[in-house]
Amino acid sequence: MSSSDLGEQEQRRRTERDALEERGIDPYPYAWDVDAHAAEILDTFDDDKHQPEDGEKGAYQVSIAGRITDLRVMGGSTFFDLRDETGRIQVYVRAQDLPDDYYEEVFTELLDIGDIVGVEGFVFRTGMGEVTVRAAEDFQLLAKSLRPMPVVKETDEETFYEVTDKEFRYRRRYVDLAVNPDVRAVFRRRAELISAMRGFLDDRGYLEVETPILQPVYGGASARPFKTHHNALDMPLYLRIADELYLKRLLVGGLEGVYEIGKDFRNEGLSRFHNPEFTMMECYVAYKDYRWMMDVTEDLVRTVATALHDTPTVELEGHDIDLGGKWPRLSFFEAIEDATGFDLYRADAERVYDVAANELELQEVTPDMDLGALLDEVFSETVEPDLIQPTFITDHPIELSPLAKTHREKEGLVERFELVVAGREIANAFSELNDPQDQRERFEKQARRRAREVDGVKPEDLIDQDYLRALEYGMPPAAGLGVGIDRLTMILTGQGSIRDVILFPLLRPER
RNA sequence: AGGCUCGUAGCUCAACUUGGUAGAGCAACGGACUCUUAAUCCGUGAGUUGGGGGUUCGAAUCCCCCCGGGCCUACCA
Repeated sequence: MSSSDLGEQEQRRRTERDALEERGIDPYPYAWDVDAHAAEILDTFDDDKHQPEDGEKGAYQVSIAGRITDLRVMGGSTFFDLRDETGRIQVYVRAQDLPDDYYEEVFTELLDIGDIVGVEGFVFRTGMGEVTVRAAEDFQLLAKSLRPMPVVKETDEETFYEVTDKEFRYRRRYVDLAVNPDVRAVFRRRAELISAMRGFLDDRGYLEVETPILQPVYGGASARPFKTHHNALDMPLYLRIADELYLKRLLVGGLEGVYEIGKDFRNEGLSRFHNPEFTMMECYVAYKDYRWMMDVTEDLVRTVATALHDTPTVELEGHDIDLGGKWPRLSFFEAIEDATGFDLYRADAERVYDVAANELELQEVTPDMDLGALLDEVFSETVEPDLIQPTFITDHPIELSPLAKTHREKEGLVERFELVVAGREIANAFSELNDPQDQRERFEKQARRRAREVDGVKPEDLIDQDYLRALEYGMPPAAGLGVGIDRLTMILTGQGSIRDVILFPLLRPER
């Protein structure tokens, strides 16, 4: 980019940078000793102990650093707002506090909103009542900003000129984070959520593990994968769509409780609930079943929600959602019957299609859909949207669940539950299928169907033979759980789009 | 992928319905001001109106195509 391509403000800031260098001032020095942050100073300042007498230095000395977000120059003195990770604090600079002609020739001439600076001095309360750091000891430029930073003005009640353009915010998340404090808060909470979840699992003695993201055969969910290639081995590889099959291999190996928090990748569309890479927690515990896992899930979600809010209740889209206590447990077919009046348990595909298309007038069903797909459609259209408070949906049809154990009592069903909150699936769990013969048959059935959907793929390529071999060595009975971290974060932070809980969501490239 | 909708100065927005020299606030620049805080006051500059084409004497405005975003639908969790 030649300088003539730059905007007026960008050119001027480059000129200022050159002028700083000519004066022997490094626009990008190496370090600054920070010993205090904005929030902590505002919190601990005590008028009785710290407020200086007229003409004296205060007793509360600090060294802070951050970005200049607003400047109020009044001749020989200036107030500016400095923002660090914890918040905003006002800084007061007087010409005589700085060496030689620094104030006149450098501070007012060569520094701008957006520059990162270090300030050392004392804390005092101004005549207007604001706790402020006076740069009495030292002031240094720490990084010159060459692009104009959006300036957000705010009072206690209102914010002005806030950067709202979604595209701008997602493409330049660094600017979004720099000027929108609420955005930082969301990602801080996301980190707290993951940390609370990890703590919960660690406390129970489960081992955190890492399994392959690059897999020769993908499995563990039904989704289209991203495909890549390893050069040295000259072999195709897939980015995992789930961790499940590797984590269960570890149960074969004798680990009795394992979990992984990591990215899965699904080559599907984008929406406010879907990003091609997303974060999943999966956990498997030997010798337990899905009923036990329901109790654990209640505990886990309540613990995480309470860690973020001090209360298990959150407000989302006008609903108060209570994540405390025990949650209703409703079987898949009961839920459909409650919502529609039709008992579809043991109904065949023809009957389900008839009810869906003619009685319920669902638009998306077609006669060629198989039983699983039809039931899934009926459920997600008639039941799911109305489940606002946390609800366990249990005992799904076997057609929808190739990795779950068949139900110990009810024919045609599996031991599975999904947790639904605010009309969305948040968690999915089963009594894990550990019968290698049953698993092989279900894989083969699924593979035949999937191979038809992808060009040039043979059914046998889609079957994870090594996983079946592992099961043949013997996997203990086990309960497994998967939780979508992004969606849980959306609920617990009140965000309406998955892009608002992912720092760098996938977008089309800029032209 | 389909439908709807949006794209104007560094940022937030107006002008579009009804075609007539593209405006405001903040930011920037020059000046005044040593307790201000959406600082204030005086002055100045800043735009390929996302890109291309068309209609018209004349297009930010009307039409078409393309690019990018948002929402909804579909695949999916």
